[in-house]
Amino acid sequence: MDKTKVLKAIADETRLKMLTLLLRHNYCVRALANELELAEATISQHLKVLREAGLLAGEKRGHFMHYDVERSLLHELAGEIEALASIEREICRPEKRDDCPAADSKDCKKKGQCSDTVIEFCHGPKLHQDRPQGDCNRQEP
Amino acid sequence: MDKTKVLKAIADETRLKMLTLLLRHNYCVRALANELELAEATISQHLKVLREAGLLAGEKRGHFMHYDVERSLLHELAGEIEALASIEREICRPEKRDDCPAADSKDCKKKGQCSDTVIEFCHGPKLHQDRPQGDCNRQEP
DNA sequence: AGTTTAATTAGGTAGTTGCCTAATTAAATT
DNA sequence: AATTTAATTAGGCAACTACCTAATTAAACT
Repeated sequence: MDKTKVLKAIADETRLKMLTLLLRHNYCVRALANELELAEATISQHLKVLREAGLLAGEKRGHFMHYDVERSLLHELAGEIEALASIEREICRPEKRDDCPAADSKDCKKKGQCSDTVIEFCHGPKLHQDRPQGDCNRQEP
Repeated sequence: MDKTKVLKAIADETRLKMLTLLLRHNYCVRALANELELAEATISQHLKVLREAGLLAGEKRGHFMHYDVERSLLHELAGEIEALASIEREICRPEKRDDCPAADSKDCKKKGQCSDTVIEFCHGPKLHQDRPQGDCNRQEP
């Protein structure tokens, strides 16, 4: 699943309305256009966005297109957002990371204690003149 | 919660990365800019989008801004998408809707049986000449 | 009070999006 | 075979977005 693509697809008022309509009933393009007061071509383009995100499976039956919403993808997306929300805060432990120039977490505690190298590691290189003075804010409060 | 606003906010690769970084640690703007190889101003603007969607609570501590991710809003969003996915298909019962011109669901079953009025109700008015011939596709297969 | 500096805002540009009308395609009926 | 018609694609336009550099703001340290 292309998470960003799916999110972009539903991050639009019109497409969200279309989805909720299609979850309840079949609609032909003209019925959707009528319901949402938009041109048929506009609806067709929105359907394309939803289809290419994997949210709709289309099938032609008789004269009309019948679109089915891929509920499973929506469930999957909900799961991914839930997983994101469940990411836990990590305590910064310089001694556990060999790429951190601080010897241990004590080097990271109070303002003024950080060496220039540690500060540059935590805050990135200053663009202009010299290093900033300040505490490393990558750690827990 | 402004659902569309929150979705738009996270429907962006860069902002999604920023969120995952901020869920684990505090970062100052320059550290984020450094990590994501973007200008500080760009990061600041992305932070604004996330903040205005309600996803970040910012607080100035010493020299640096400390942003906290509103995990509760992410949970809420996941719930809303889950709810969307759980919308059930409804069977079209014209006799239950006084705005539907079909007498009962039999009027809606087979191709050719729909009157012009019912077709117009289901598919919307045809833009040009006359009515289409065809089955109503607003009902269950 | 003056200086430093993290963060934001202003201003500008290229690329994208959402809408329209008009033209085209493809399938079903006559 | 010719016609009808649902849906899509093409082309065009205004509004928005993501990025940049430069200017500004506001807070903290001399």
